[in-house]
Amino acid sequence: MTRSLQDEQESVESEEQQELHSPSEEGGEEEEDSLHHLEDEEEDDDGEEEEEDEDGENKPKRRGPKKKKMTKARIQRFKVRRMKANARERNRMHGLNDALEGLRKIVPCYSKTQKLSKIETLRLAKNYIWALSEILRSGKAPDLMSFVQALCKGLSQPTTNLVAGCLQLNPRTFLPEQTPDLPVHLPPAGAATYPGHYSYQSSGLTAGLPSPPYGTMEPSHIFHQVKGQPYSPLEPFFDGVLVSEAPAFDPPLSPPLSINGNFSSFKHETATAADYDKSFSFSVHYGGGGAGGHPALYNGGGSNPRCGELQVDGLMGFDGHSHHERMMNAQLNAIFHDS
DNA sequence: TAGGCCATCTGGTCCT
DNA sequence: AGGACCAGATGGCCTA
Repeated sequence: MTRSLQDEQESVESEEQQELHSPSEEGGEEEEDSLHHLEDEEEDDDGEEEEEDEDGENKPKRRGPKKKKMTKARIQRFKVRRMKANARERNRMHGLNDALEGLRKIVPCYSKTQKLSKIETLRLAKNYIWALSEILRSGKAPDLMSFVQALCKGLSQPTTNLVAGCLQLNPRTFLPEQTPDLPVHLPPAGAATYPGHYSYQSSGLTAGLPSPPYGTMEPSHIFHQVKGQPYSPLEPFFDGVLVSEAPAFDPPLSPPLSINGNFSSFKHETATAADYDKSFSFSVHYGGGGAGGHPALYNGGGSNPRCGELQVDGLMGFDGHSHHERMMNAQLNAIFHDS
């Protein structure tokens, strides 16, 4: 697909007067167009005519300062320079995408099959960072509901569903008090204001992004495209309150995420035994039957690991842990287990 | 078919 | 001069 720079340069040398193969399948025609344009100029230069040749009748007359004469050598240099620049730009974007892919793996809800878009990855990462910072800052573990709400702030409805599914939460549970204008209740009293709060919520839009679904927690957004699904172990907690009003559920958007979100995807898709050993684990325990069907707040010593405990192991990244990351993980682990 | 997402090309700007 | 970065344009692919 992508030809190397060397190939491109070779082609320039060998195909001087021929149509150049495009460095990529997609941009090929454009490049050829520009090269043809150059060749037109070349004809002008080489030929007796100035700018007004036959083609000049059809093409709008070029304005502005007259361009330098394009000698063959100059054209060649331009071609080579342009192709080198294109190759660099491709590499640069690939690097950017690689970094983004790395971010996808760190952020909750990683799935190879259901990739978050770039913009959603960035938003989720931002929310994730903020939520973790808030945990570290306050030294308290939020209830999972708030945590997920914070994660989903400003995300599109499909991503919200995905995140909720990843964390074994029924998105319906965001519904009760959550309106587009209400802040998440992750921060305890006196906590720092969620940085994305203002830009995301009041308008229902993410700043600078025109698409309506962004930035809202509207039930219609959350519940859109969710149909009948035996969901999570938590589901029973919410059924009594919300089922009558909410549409049924779709399965999680990304199949590998059905158990423990990206943690399961880690286990199923990317984990080696060593990786798994390295993976960090902390648990959020749900006490069953919170008041009014609301999930109980996290309590450090969930008594029934089967029905009440929600494993969130792997909320941190699961591969390539640096020492620092593991230290952070340990801290978080302590927070989630001690608070 | 429209809209979202993406990869790529391209020209401009800034910096070394 | 050349590289990095950026934003606009373009076209392909996919999905609702």
